[in-house]
Amino acid sequence: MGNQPLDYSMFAAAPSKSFLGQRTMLRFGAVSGANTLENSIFQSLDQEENGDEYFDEYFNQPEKKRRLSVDQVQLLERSLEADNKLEPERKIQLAKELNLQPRQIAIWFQNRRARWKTRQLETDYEALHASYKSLKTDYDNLLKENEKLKAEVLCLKHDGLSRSTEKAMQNELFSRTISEDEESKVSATAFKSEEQNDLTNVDSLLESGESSNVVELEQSDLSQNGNNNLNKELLESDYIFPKIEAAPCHAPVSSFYDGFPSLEDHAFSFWSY
DNA sequence: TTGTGTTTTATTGCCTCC
DNA sequence: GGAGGCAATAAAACACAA
Repeated sequence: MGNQPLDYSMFAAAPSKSFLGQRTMLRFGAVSGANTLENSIFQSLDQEENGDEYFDEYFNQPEKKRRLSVDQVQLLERSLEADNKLEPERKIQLAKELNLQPRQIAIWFQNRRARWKTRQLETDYEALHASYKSLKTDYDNLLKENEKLKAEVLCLKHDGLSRSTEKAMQNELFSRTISEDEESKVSATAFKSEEQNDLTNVDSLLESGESSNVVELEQSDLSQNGNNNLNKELLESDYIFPKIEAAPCHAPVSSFYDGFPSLEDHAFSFWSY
């Protein structure tokens, strides 16, 4: 943990309605890593302040886990917010103030830090998930837009070729007529030259008498033209919009929902320390 | 009242630091 | 090696629906 006091207010304890007492089942002798200094101080304090009756009461009463009182928790909360690191002196002080064992103070701090960490993880996860959902929505919209534009391009391409075919057919009909009419021949040539920009390929085919090749021209226009091929490749490739996969991370598919890993699945990879 | 899920308190074992 | 922190876990206390 850093030196900065952490914001523990986000999960301030909901005080329990009923408080059963101030003593807990903490076992003096069997405490793991029992601090002899702490216990000796506390026990001497305890004997001095409460007398032998109370001291005996501790050991005679059945071991029962007791929740801390609202006031005790509030004081501990305040202390934690001020500084999440618990120095031995402060621990002794708090223990004396709250009529608890120093060990209990330490345990409370430890548990509270663990809870804070868990909830922080949940908060971070929620934020990350929200961000992911927003990005995915944007991406999906862009994908749809891209599909729409692709369809539009194909449509326009098709319309353009249809118009060319129509004109070519008109020309064919026209040239058949003028072959019978010498006078009209001049006009036909003029008409052709007018349309030459659009129909260069079609005209050359018609003039050479290969009108049936118009359809083939359409196809070759699509499949053989270098620029068209390039555009087609670009549109059909993932170059512009790489395809998104359902699972962005390497984790079992079953453990995912809406393409985002669950908190449980990735808790360890999020918190590696 | 009781079964069940959640929260809180406490223990254990391991690790790091001095 | 002792002290303290943390993760995992147990177990009591508590909340709440049926």
